[in-house]
Amino acid sequence: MASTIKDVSAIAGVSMKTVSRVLNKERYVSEKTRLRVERAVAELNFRPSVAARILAGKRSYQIALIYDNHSPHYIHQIQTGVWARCIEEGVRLLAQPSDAASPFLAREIGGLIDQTQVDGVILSSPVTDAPGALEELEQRGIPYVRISPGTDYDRSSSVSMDDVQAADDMTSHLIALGHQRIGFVVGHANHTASDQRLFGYRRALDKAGLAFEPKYVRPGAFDFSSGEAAGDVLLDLAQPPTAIFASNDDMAAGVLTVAHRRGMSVPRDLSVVGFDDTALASQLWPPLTTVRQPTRDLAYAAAGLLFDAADEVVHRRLPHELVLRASTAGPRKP
Amino acid sequence: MASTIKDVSAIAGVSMKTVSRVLNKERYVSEKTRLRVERAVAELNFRPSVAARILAGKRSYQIALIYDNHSPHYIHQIQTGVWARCIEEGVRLLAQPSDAASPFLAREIGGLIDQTQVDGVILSSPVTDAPGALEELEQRGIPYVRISPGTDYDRSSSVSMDDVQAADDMTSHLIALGHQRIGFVVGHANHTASDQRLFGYRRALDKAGLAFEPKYVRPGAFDFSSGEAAGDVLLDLAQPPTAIFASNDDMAAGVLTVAHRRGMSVPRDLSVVGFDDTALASQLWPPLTTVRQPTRDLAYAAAGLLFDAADEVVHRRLPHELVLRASTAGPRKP
DNA sequence: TATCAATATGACAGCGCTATCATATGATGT
DNA sequence: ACATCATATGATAGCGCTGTCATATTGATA
Repeated sequence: MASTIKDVSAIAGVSMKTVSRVLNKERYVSEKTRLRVERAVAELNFRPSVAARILAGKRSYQIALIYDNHSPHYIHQIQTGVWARCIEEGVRLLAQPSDAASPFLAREIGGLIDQTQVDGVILSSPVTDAPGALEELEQRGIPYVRISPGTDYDRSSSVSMDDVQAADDMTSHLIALGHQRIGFVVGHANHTASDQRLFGYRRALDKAGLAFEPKYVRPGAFDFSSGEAAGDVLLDLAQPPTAIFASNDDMAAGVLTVAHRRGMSVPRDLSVVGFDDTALASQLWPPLTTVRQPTRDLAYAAAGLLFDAADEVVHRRLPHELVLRASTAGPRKP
Repeated sequence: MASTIKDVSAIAGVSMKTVSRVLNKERYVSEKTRLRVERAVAELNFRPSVAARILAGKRSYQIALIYDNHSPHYIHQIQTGVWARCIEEGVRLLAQPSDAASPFLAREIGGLIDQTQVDGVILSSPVTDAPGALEELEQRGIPYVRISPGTDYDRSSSVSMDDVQAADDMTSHLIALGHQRIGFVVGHANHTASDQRLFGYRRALDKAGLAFEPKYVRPGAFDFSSGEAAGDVLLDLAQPPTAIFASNDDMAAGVLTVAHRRGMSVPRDLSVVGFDDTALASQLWPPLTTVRQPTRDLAYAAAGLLFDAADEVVHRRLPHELVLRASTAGPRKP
């Protein structure tokens, strides 16, 4: 059987409350007693029961991470980042997959909180914008931080990157290479980032004085096969684009596959770029020029904001980076 | 404030204990009272506090999943599978990354159990074989199930696939295509599966009467760059292999990249195969012939074994499958 | 009708902590 | 010397449940 705070207090020769004080780093414990207690804790290899702490106290030493994303790589980055910060803080992490589009989402989040009494919640996109979710958290007074929220920007603290600027940068890079006809594959309609990236693409075209042509923009869903489909349509055009910008790497991989299948050489016949810089990007052939999204760092920063828990709303914006690899070049001279 | 069992009992006009009986589906509750209680629960949207349940009872309604793997895709599959089974059971899942090679692993697992009082643990490879981990669990009498264990096969219930047979099948397939010089990239030394896949490769060669040539076997670490390194060495040989079997898809992607970089055409000049059938496999060019490892199903089955919790040791073996795509063909006629 | 087991329900202690309040000790100032 | 305050420690209640045991109610059997 695991030892309890009572065992520790007996060995250290102090009251339970004093042990509790040491565990929680409260004030008013003499150096001498603290050492005695710490020795006893070490001797018994004592770990306070989370359950008892939750029940008796106000804190639960647990936070929840709620996500809904179909990219394992993205989820992994998010989990790893939050995790790292939790370790530093000595807090447990409950990772909670969910369905942002579910009508029961708010209820599920409520249940999670009632059941586990988490101290705070981190929401990653697109759960950040799910109707009802934020209300549920606010109603319960649970602090929360959003990663890459798309709506109600001032409603809570958040961390994000500048999707508009990033897409603008990438598009401008293609234009600088000499491309005039640039295809664009939009992301999943659920994600606000999709709109923002599209907007950045348009802004770059505008700035360069290039006309925006709707036929060069195709819908996608952030997955490989929607990239393939979009690529096929774009390359079937009478005047096909000389470069295609997919809103994430998975879709860019789909475009790449379509190009290969048609016997086109990338980047000689077509430049292809993605977004995210997932592991995939560097494992494709040719390695993909893409935007590095600092996912792990965003997650780490989000957890940081949650723990700092200032009552004020704070936004942290992390820098992106263009990663230039071998999938881009100037357009072929006709 | 969330409602408590007391509120429910007041509304239903019964004792707390009776509510508790309904929640836990205990015997000896009349149909009539059960309905009354259930209505009250629904009305208040009541969720029992996990903390209080743990403290008062023997169960915690939580299990832990402990993993250490550098493939996000693999982790994701494992998490998703276990998760799905937990939902069915109404049990919370604590996902716990760890370091299988850490000398503190056992201590960390012990801490996790003392703190959270999980009802059971699922270990995924390679934590399944980490020294000390199993002792820690057994000492505390916590039921556990291992996913793809490599050692002490009869020590606990487990789920696994037949790595030896799968590697044998894949190698035999290459041989059947006409390949005689088949390179092999071994997996990470930590993972027992690495040895087993190598063994399957040798067994297939033996059966076909082909000599095992150590120079065709290169070490790897399950990651892209080790695949690249191995590929380079193999293709630099005076008599390079006509096919390369990498122990997982990431390394196969590395080999593919090396081939592309050298201007080789796959599968015309070189056949490449992987193992796992991750998303990557179908997103590469050419799409990768590989072994489909039923990761998600393994995880789901593991959780099932844990909940069925028969005291006897049970092993479940799930079938693999050869996925034939475009990265394989017969060797080029010289 | 008396007896007994099966069924149905409740009273109450206690799980392992933390919060609150009370109390003890020493240092400081007048 | 005494009041005052910061510091240090303990006694005790109670968080929201479940386990144990006692008790009430039913139906079947002798």
